[in-house]
Amino acid sequence: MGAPKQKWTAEEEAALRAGVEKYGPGKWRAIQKDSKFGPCLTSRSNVDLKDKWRNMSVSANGMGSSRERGKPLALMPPPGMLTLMDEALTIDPLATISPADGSYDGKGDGADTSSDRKSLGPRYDDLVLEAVLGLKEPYG
Amino acid sequence: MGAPKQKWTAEEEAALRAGVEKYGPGKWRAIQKDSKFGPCLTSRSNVDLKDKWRNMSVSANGMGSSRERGKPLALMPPPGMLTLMDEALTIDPLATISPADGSYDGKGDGADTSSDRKSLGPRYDDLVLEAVLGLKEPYG
DNA sequence: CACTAGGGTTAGGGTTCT
DNA sequence: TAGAACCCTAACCCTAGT
Repeated sequence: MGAPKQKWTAEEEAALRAGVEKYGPGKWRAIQKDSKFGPCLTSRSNVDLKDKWRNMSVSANGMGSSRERGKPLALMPPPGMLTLMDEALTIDPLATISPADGSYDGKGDGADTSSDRKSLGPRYDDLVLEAVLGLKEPYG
Repeated sequence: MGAPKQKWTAEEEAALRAGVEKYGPGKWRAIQKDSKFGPCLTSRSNVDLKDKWRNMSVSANGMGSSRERGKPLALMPPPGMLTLMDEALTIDPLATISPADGSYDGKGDGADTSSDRKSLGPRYDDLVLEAVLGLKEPYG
């Protein structure tokens, strides 16, 4: 009816992340009422925030147990982890997100790893978005 | 291994239609649990019901305008567009039924009920099947 | 009663098989 | 190529517990 299905935008996700970083997870109502990112989430209920955070956490976690179809899927915005990074402007859709771990290997002289699947779901840098939106403050 | 692709039988389709007429589209779980046609669908999950209904809707629809962004006609998609029968029996899956439960409040947009397209749909009569199976009651 | 946590259900895109 | 059956999962709902 009213909303066939409201997909979350990158701005909303960024706002949610910023809110969680500021108030901590579980403070959905507070996040929603925050004067800064609240306006970004006017069309979302506190329950929606909770659900979205859950989904984000899940996708950031386990994967690769479906089929033999091992999908790279190397990039994705970890919800709670990783905070500020400096060189967030040069993101490599497939090779980044190595906060302090930097355990990305993906370097085989092999050369037969050329099967680049079409990137379903354009995951561009959310950190940049957060910065642009001014959702994230340099200071605590 | 898992599932050898279980094709839908006419009984199952009829049961699904009956269920949609009673509860309205989107109430897959309720349809599946219904004491009347539920037993016909024991080997189908609620998701299966949904998928099947979608397939039926698509084939019954033919083609849509490519200009449509949203899709207002998501509701009440006549599954078996029967056109060969008498007008007396013309059933509008969701428009003319009297909900026995009265739980279905969907609004049939009723595009145009005057378009009597005598198309070439050799769709055999499903209503007969429904009646035979006793899935459909004459009156609510 | 309001909020949150968590399980359950639906909607829609994608994949596989025919 | 197209269509049917099935899979994956984000988005949404329901409700017990606090």
